[in-house]
Amino acid sequence: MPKEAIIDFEYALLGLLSAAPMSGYDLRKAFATPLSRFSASPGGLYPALRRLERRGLLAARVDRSGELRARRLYQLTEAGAAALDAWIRQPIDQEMVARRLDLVLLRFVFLEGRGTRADAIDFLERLKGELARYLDLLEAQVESLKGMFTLHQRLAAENGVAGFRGQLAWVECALTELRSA
Amino acid sequence: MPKEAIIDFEYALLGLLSAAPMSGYDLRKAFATPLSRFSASPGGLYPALRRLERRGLLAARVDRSGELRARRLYQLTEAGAAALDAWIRQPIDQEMVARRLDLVLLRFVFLEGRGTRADAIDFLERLKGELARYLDLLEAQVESLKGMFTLHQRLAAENGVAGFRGQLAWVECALTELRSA
DNA sequence: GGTGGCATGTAACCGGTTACATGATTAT
DNA sequence: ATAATCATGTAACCGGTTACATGCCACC
Repeated sequence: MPKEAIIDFEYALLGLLSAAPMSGYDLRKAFATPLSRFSASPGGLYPALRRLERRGLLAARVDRSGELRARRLYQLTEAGAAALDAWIRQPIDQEMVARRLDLVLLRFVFLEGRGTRADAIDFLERLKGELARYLDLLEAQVESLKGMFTLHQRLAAENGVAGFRGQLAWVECALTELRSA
Repeated sequence: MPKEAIIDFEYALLGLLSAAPMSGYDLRKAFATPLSRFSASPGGLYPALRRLERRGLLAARVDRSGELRARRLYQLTEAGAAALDAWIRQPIDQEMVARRLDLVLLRFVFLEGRGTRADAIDFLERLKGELARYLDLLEAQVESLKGMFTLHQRLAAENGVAGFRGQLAWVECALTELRSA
C-alpha cells in the first residue's frame, strides 16, 4: 500500500506551521478568521496534528516558557517541508481551477517564503493560463446551452462565468503587482 | 423531536422536480453539467429520492410509456412544494452570503416558476442588501488587518473581497435585467 | 471561589462521493 | 454476441463539523 495520503486540511496545517512553530491553540486562532475555509473547532485539528506527527511530517516539543499551561509546539520536519513544497508546486489542472480554486489560493499564500518572487510569478502565470482555458470552455458550454435556458438559469450561468472572469482579472492584477514590486 | 430536516441536496432534488416530473436517471443527467455543485453519481441520489418519498415530499409512479426499462417517475407532493417554497423564501442572512452563496443562487433559479417577477426582484433586492452589508464588514476586517499581512496574504484577501464585489455587481446587473424585462 | 481565557482531546454525526453491482433494452 | 445506453441500487469511505469533556492558570 502507498503511504497514507495527506488531506487538504493537513496541508493547511503544514503551511501555517511553515511560517512559525505553533501550538494547536495558535492554529485554532489562525482559522478563526471569516475568510478561512476550515473550522476553528478542535475536532479535526488535534487528531490531525497527532497524525502528522506520527507520520514524521511534524515534530512536537513541549513549551513551558510562559507561566500558562504547557502546550505542544509543532514545527515542520524536513519531510513535512518537502511534502508541503510538493503540494504547493503540483500542476494546476482544470479540476483544480474548476472546483478547488480556494486551495490554489492557499498554495499561493504558502508559496511566499517557500519560493522566490519568480516562483510566485510563474505560479500565477500557470494559474492564469489554466483559468483562461477553463473560462473559454465554460463560455462555449454556456453559449451552446443558451437556447435551453430560462431567464434565471441564464443569469445563474452568467454568475458562474463572471466569477471565473473575476478570478482571471485578479490574477492579472496580482501579476502586475508582483512584477512591479 | 422535530421532523427530520431536509438537506441541501434534497432541496435541489425538489427544485429540479418542481419544473417537471423526472426519473432518477433524468436527475443524474441534470447534475452532469460542469456548473453543478452536486455529483451526478447515483450514490446519494436514489436513497435521497426514497427518503423524500417516505416523508411524503415526493410521490413516485412507474412509467412504462417508452419501450425501455420501467422507471420511477417522481413528482412533488403538496407538502414537497410547500417545503421547497419555504426553503426558497427563507431569509438571507450573513452566514448564507458568506458561505452558502451557491445555494442562494440555486434558490433564485428555483424561484422562477414558483413566484412572480416581483418576488424575484424582491429576492435579489434582499440579497443585494445582505451582500453589501457583508462586503462592508469584510472590507473593514481586511483594512484592520492590513498591517499584519504579507504581500501574498494581502493579495489573497483582496481576492476574497473582489469575489464578493463581483457577486454584488452581478446582482445589480440581474436586477436591472429583471426590471426591464 | 467563581469566571473566563488558555489548551487539548474524543465521540458522534453529517452531507456527500466513490466504487461497485445489477438488470433491462437497443443497436451493431 | 457484445457493446452501449438506460435505469436503479448499496456499501464503504471521506473530509470535515458539532458537541461535549477535561484540566490548568490568572484575575477579580
